[in-house]
Order: sequence, then structure tokens, then C-alpha cells
Amino acid sequence: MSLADALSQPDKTAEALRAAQLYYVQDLTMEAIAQELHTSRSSVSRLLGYARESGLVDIQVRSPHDMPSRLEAAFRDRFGVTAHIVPVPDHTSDIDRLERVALSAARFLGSVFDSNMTLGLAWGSTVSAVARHLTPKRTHNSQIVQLNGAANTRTSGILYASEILHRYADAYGAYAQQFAVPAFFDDPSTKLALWRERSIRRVLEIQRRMDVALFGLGSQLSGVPSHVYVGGYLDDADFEALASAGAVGDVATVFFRADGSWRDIPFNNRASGPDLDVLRNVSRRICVVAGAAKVPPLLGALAGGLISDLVVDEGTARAAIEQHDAQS
Amino acid sequence: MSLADALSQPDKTAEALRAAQLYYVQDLTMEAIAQELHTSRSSVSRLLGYARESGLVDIQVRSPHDMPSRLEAAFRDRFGVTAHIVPVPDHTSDIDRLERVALSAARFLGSVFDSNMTLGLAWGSTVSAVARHLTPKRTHNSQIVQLNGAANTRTSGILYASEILHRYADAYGAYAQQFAVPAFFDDPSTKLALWRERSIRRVLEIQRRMDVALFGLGSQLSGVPSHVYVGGYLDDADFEALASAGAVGDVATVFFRADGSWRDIPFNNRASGPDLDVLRNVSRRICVVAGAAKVPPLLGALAGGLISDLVVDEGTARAAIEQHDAQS
DNA sequence: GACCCCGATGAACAAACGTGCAAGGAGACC
DNA sequence: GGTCTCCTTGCACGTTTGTTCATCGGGGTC
Repeated sequence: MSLADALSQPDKTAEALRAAQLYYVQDLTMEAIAQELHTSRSSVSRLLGYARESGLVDIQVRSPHDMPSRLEAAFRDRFGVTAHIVPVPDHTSDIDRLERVALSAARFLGSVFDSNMTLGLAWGSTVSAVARHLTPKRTHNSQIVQLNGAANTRTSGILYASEILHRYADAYGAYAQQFAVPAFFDDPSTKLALWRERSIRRVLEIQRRMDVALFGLGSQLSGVPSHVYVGGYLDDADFEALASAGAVGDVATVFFRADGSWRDIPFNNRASGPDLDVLRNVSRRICVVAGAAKVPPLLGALAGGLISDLVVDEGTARAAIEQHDAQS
Repeated sequence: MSLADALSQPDKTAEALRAAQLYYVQDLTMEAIAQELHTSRSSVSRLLGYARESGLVDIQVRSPHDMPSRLEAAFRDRFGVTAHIVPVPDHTSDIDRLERVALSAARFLGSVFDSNMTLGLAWGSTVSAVARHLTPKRTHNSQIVQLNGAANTRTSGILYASEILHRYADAYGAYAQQFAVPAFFDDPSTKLALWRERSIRRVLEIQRRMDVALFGLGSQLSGVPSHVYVGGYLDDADFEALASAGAVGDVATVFFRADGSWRDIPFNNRASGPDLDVLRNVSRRICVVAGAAKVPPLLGALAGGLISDLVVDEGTARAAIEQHDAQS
């Protein structure tokens, strides 16, 4: 359900609105609503589905402020971060886990992003997963900017960068700002040259002014090297270089260590993503994390102050807190 | 479900919160949630009911701002008032109509009222009906103040003033400020004398500082004199005096004319409610109206600028706009 | 006009849900 | 310890809801 679709059918929207009022506010049954609208119950069911899909009805669960979960309090105390813990049974597969976290993240993003804002998107499987669950929301004068160049598209289930960007822009009625550069450069000087181009500098300038950043964490370095980046961008030598530099993960192609440091990792001058100082200047830095494999990069990102709001599944959150407490 | 109850059972609240997350955010079925929580599906159903009742989950239907209903636009254009039209089939009885409008009003009030605010309540059957549908919401340092003295309690289905006040205070965790005076004075000088008392002046001072006012409209003067006020407070002579003064209705015992004027209605110096200038200084003045009989007082209140937000059923709204347009 | 395509519709079915009810359990009082 | 009361639980049932499917009707195309 795109915003354009929603606008193309004002009567349908009006009826859906009416049905939603009657159903969600006045607690009528669909049967009763069908009578009022002179249609069949099935149509009412569909109408309500449409109302939910298109964001006409907004359902949010809010914990009373005086009783945040123990885990959320732990993140606040240790890292000064607002955590949004997604309850997930422990035996859930990593794919389901990501899906459920992404769903919560999408709702949260919807409540944060608004008119006159700029949203920066890191390109990766996590941000792609969130894209699948966005709820439309009308905004004005807002834009979406891509934070790092696109990796290849052969990797399973990950959408094209432009496709992702378009989904966000469509859901929020925002202007999409592409960033047409490779994910990683082979030669740092190429990057420097490109960064002097006016078309690129314009994008960099927009990035610098973003109000909200949304990103996942790369964890290619922990344990077995994942194949995600093996598509012509990183080779074995690169991985070795990163490993020997002590990198534990990346945000938008920029790598950092367990202690949150990143400035002196040479590899980063080949990355297309924004300097992490730029990121740290953003007021809302929403990090979406699912799966225990991401605990090391998560702790690094937290140490580096890269995160202001964290959406994470319960198990990973618990593991992160335990590991942090064990190390300090 | 009172706020006190909600606090007395933190584990229940926590479980309800979890269930609500899984149900409303992650779209799991109750069966699945039951498994995660190691309980039966029925319990989950009840848990979710509790979560809704106690305001843990907040469902709101919001019209896209670019497409308000035609009626809402009409109210904005003609009176500068934000209208909240409650869809109700035309053949609905006045009692059902009031009930459905009150439900919407309660939800709206919940979205407006917050910490550090003072809410003024006119005492009447409409405000009483709203009380029945309040959703709990936690606030701090807020208070509820009664705007006018209590009429008698013999009239059907209307709660005691203190009972109403208590419901609001309980739902919002606010301090309740009673106003122990009669609805109408026989002798204006009694009122003047009482108004000099420090205990009364304290309440009047609070009234003067309120941020939100919630009131219905009295329509005792249109057509057949209703028996609502016939409880020892108003007699035939009073009604005649009001009729000859041109009064069309009242807000919190203070009467006004069709053109919105009220200052020179002698009867008002016997009323216990606040001067309408005090009311007009309140930033949110929420008026709840149901039933076509209230069209004349509604138009008067609109003319007098007494209303900032209007919650009204569709039929009455349409009638009011039609009548206004016909007269001008 | 004939044809096709696509989206909308209501009937029918299966899944999901709310609630009355009886059983069980914890505490209060005797 | 008995027992009385009140609250909670899970089951069973009837109701409500989501979804599939066949059908219909309104454009667009030849």
C-alpha cells in the first residue's frame, strides 16, 4: 500500500476512516458497520485491513513511564540509550527474529519521523527488512538520504538500494536522495576525488544535516566471515586487515573496534559511509539489531556513542548486558 | 478498571504489556501468544482486554490532515473550531447517540489531557456520560476542578458530582478539587457573600488557571422545558425570566443567547458556574454535544466563542451547519 | 460490438476470538 | 482444620473475523 494509492481513492479512504471509527472507537461489530455502510461484512473486513495498512488507524503500545522493563533500564543506566526491547521467544530462528524486530522498528520509526525532517538510511539487510514493514505516514518537506554506497544485489532477499530508498520515500511522502557510489573503494584516492565532485558534496551536505539515522550493524568479522560482503568488494586481504586492526563491526560500511574507536582504522578511508562523527551529531540515531551474533558490534557501537535509540530483540539485549557486565 | 488497580498488580501489567506487544505490534495470534506466555488462549484474550481497558494500548483513528471531512471543514471555516464528527446512523436514539459521542469524547480527552494540567469539568449528564468511558492515563501534578455546583441527584442515570469527579481523577491519577456550592442560588447576594470566602476563592482561582475545560450544553429552554433542572433549583418563574431574556442554553449553569451574549442576563448572577470570560481564556475548551435538540444552544455557544474543540454526532453537526447557513 | 483484463463484491468456509461456566486455589475468618 | 468467599484458570460453545473463490461489471483494445 503506497501513499500514491491512498491518494488516488479518496472515497475509499473516507469509508475506511468511517469504518475504523466505528470499529476501533465505538467497538461495533463488522456486521453492524456493514449495515451502516450498506455493504457486506467482508468488505468491511477488507476496509479495516486497508485502514490499518495505510496508517489511518494508529495502534501503539506504550509502557507506563514509571515501569520500564529491567532490560530497558539497564541500557539507560549503562549507555544512556533508550532501548526498545522486542519480546521474542528464545528458540526463534534468526530470520524470524529479524523479521519481528524489523516490524517493531518500523512502527517506532513511524512515530519518530515527521515533516521537515531528513532521514539517513544505511544500506543493509536490516534496513531492508524494516522497509518491508513500514506504515505510510504523510509528511511534508521531508527527505530520505542514502548514507552509503550500494553493495551488490546478488545477496539473497536484499532489495536494491534504490528500491529500499523508494519504499521509505513512498511511505512517508518524502524526497529520496540517492547516493550513487560503490560501497567500498579499492583506492582511497578515488574516493577523495569523487568526494570533491559537487554532486557528491551535495549529498554529503544533506547527510550532515539529517535529523534521524536508521542503521543496522555489520558483523562480518565475528567468527566465520559472512559472505554478505564477498561480492567483489572485500577480499581475504581486506578481512585480514580489518581483523588485525581489531574491527568488530560496521555502521554503513564504516568499521569500529570493541571500544568504539574507529578513526585510526585505515580501511575506513575506502568506505563510502559517513564519518562516525557526522553520525554522532544526529539527534536520533536508531540502531536495529537482531540476533546474538551481533552482540560484539553492538557493544562497540554503544561504546562509541553511535546509538541514541536501540531496537533489539530480548535475547540479544540480555546477552549484550551480560557480556558488558562481565567485561567491566 | 482504576489506576489504583493497575498499580496494584505490576506483574499482570507487565504480562499484559508483553501480550499487547505481540498481538498489536507483531500481529501474532492469541494462540501463539498463549504458548509464549505459557498460559491458555482465553487468558491471553482477557489479558488483552485488560491492556485496552487500562490504556496500555492506545488505538487512535486519525484522519489525514489534508482530507478532513466536509463537515469538519465547515466548522473550521465558519467558527474557527476543530470539530470531531462522530459517525452515527441517523435513526439512532438520542441515548445511543449520546453514548457513542461520549465514547469518542473520552478518547479525545485522553489524547489532550496530560501532566501538569488542570481540567475543569462542568457537571451535567453529558460530562457524566463521558465519565463512563474514560481510559486510564498516568499523569503527574495534574488536577481536576469542578466548575459549577451540583444539581440534585434524583435525575435518572446521572452520577453524583463527587462520583464523576472521582472517576476522572482516578482515571488520570489527578487531584480532585470539589466545588461544594449549590447549582443555583436563590439570592444573588448569598453567592456574592460565599464568593468572598477564602475556601471558595481558592477554587475560583484554580478554575481561572485551568488548561482544559470539558462541558456539555444545557438545552432546557428550547421547546418543552425539561425536568432536568426542576429539582428545587429552578421554578416556572425562573424559566420565564430566562426565556424572556432570550437565553437558548447554558454552559455549567451560565446562560447565553443565540448570538452568544450573556453578560446582561440577570439570572446569571445566581449561577454557580464560572463567568464565560474565564472559560474563553482557557486554551482547550472541549464541548460535547449529542442530539438535534441541542442545535440552538450549540450555535449560541459557537457564536460566543466558548468552544475550541467540538465533539458532536454527525446528524447534529449537519443540522447545526444547515441552520447556521440558513440564518446568515 | 467482441473481447479481455482487472479490480471490486458477496457467499461460504475455516480460523480466530470472547465469554459463561465449572473447577481449582489462595487467603480471611471462625 | 474447616469453610466461606473471591479471584483466577482453562474448557466449550457460539460468535466474530479473515480469506478464498466464483462472479460481476466497468474500462480499454482490437
